[in-house]
Amino acid sequence: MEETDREIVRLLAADGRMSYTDLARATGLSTSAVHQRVRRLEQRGVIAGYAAVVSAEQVGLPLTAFISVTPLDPAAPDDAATRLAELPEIEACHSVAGEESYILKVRVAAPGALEDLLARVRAVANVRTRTTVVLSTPYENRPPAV
Amino acid sequence: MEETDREIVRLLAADGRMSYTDLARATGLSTSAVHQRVRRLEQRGVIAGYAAVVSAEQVGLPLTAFISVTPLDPAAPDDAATRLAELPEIEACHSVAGEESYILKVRVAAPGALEDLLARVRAVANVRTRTTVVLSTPYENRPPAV
DNA sequence: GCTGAAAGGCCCGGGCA
DNA sequence: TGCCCGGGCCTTTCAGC
Repeated sequence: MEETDREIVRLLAADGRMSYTDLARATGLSTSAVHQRVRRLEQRGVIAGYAAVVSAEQVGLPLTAFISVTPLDPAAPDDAATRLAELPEIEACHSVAGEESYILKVRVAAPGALEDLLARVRAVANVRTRTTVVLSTPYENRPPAV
Repeated sequence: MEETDREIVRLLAADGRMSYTDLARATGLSTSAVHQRVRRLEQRGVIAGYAAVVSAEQVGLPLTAFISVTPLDPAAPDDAATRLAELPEIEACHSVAGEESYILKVRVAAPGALEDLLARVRAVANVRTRTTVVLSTPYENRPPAV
C-alpha cells in the first residue's frame, strides 16, 4: 500500500465521516480519485467498515473488566465463543494461548451487574473465570500505525 | 435516553456513514428531526465520534497479544501509560486492579516483532511483562447493548 | 489511475407549528 | 421537539486522457 492510500486510511480512521471533498483537499487529489481509492480500500478489506464510537460511560456502562475463561470439561466440544456471544455485556472475545482459553472484555453498569454477569458466563459456557477489573483506560482503540 | 435515540445509536454504530435521510426512513422521523437528535447525541458525548474500522490483518499486523505490565520500582512515579503511548503497536492501555498494573493490547506483524516490542515496553516503562498471545478473535468491538 | 463536469441527492440552516 | 423548505455543497458516475 502506498503513501496516499495510507494517508486516506489515517484520515478516515480519525474521522469516519470525512467527506470525499475534504479527503481530496487533504491529499491533493480530485474527489473522484479519492472516491475510487476509498472504494478499493473497502473492497480489499483494509477498511472493514465505519462505526459511530459509542461512549460506554454515557450509555450507563462505566465498569469495564477482563474475564479469563477456562473450560471445566476439556473433553466437551468448545463452542464457548458461540454460546457467550448471546451475552450482550461481552464486547470482545479472544481465543488465547496460555493457561486460559478465552479472554473476554466486558462492560457493565456496576459491581453487582458484574457478579451477575460472571454467574451467567459460568452457566452458559461451563467455565471457570478469573476477573480483572479496569480502573481507568488511558487509551483504547487507537488505529494501527498505517 | 429514549427508544428512538437508542435506535439511532444502534444504526450509527453498525454503519457510521449512514445518511440522515436513511436514518430518517429507518426511524420514521424527518431528516431534520434525526439530524437534531444526532447532534444532541454527539454533544452529550453518547456518540464520541466516527471511525473507519481498519483491518489489522490487511494492514500487515496479524498478530495480537495482551501484555500485563508490573512496575519494577513501585516507588517511582507511575507515568507508564504516558511513556508507553509513544509505542504505536499499543492499541489500548488499561489500568487494572489485581496483581499487575496495566493491561496492554498490541498488534504486530510477526512473533519476532512481538519480542522486539516487549523489549521496548520493558525499557520505556521499567516494567516486568507477562504476555498472552491471541490465537483468534471470534468477535471484538461489539457495540454496547444500547 | 487521474481529471473534470454534470445531475441528482443530501446537508443544514431558518421559520413556524 | 418536530416538520417543511430552500440554497449550497457533496456524491456519484462517465467520458476522455
